Amino acid sequence: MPAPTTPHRPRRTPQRQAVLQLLHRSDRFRSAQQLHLELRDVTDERVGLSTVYRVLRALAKEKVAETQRAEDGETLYRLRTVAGHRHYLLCRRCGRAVGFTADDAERRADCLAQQQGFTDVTHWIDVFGTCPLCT
Amino acid sequence: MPAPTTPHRPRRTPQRQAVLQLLHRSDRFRSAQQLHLELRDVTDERVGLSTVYRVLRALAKEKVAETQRAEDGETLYRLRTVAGHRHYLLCRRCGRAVGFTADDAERRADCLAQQQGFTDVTHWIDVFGTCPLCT
DNA sequence: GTATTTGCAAAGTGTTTGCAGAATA
DNA sequence: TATTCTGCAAACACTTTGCAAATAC
Repeated sequence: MPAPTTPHRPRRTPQRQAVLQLLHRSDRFRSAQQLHLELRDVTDERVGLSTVYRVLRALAKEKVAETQRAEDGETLYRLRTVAGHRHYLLCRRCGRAVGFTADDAERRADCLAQQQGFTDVTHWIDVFGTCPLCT
Repeated sequence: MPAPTTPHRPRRTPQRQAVLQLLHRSDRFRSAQQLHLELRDVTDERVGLSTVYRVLRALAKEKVAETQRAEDGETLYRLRTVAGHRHYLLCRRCGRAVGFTADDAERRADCLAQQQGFTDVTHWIDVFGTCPLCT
């Protein structure tokens, strides 16, 4: 068995703080690259791109941030607001997100999966559009 | 306005034929890279990877093949069986697909999108699992 | 004969990783 | 001081593209 890695409380580095601060500024879903660019405006010291990726990945693992796939597969991030699993209607241009639940679709999918004997089932229900402000 | 490119009937090249033949052998969703590898077994002459990509892209555009996103974002292909829009319960290991419809979820999503004033709405409903044969 | 298609190598994305030096606790 | 974190460059995986030679029609 793999040695149980000691869990581990993240350090308060200026870079991590900067990313958090930036995430706090908007509830839109943004990509790592986008956030990396925006960081130049917020912080004087520039934060490396790989650090942005690492911080975001960590935040998502800590459940501080939530992730969403963009239409092209890019991973988008924002601070987590509510607990539990949500789905979003996402503006493909600005990242504005409108949450919704799809309980019956999920139930149906899980039921189908169970009938078919599939295990470790996960589902992705994403809706993309262009929001009124971006049209 | 852009000059309307003359449409254009694909030529019957051995490479295209080989890809088609390989697609006919299974109704599982497979990636371009996977198909490229399998082609070595089916055909003596090897088909270039970029040709496989190009042929698959063309087949999808012609609606001869249908595509599906894998869990990791890779694009998967198979021959199209039924017309219309379908969703799949997909085995993440072997590409086996069980189709299902999600009309009410789609209706609900479209309704929400309309309420919110979103346009050009598209949705992705994918379910991934491990099928009994792959467990 | 002409336009399409192929193969290769190179370029392009988004993302991860190895490593040495910097910084936190 | 010991461990984590950062930045950079390089590596990665998937996909697309430029171009000259090959090929279908």
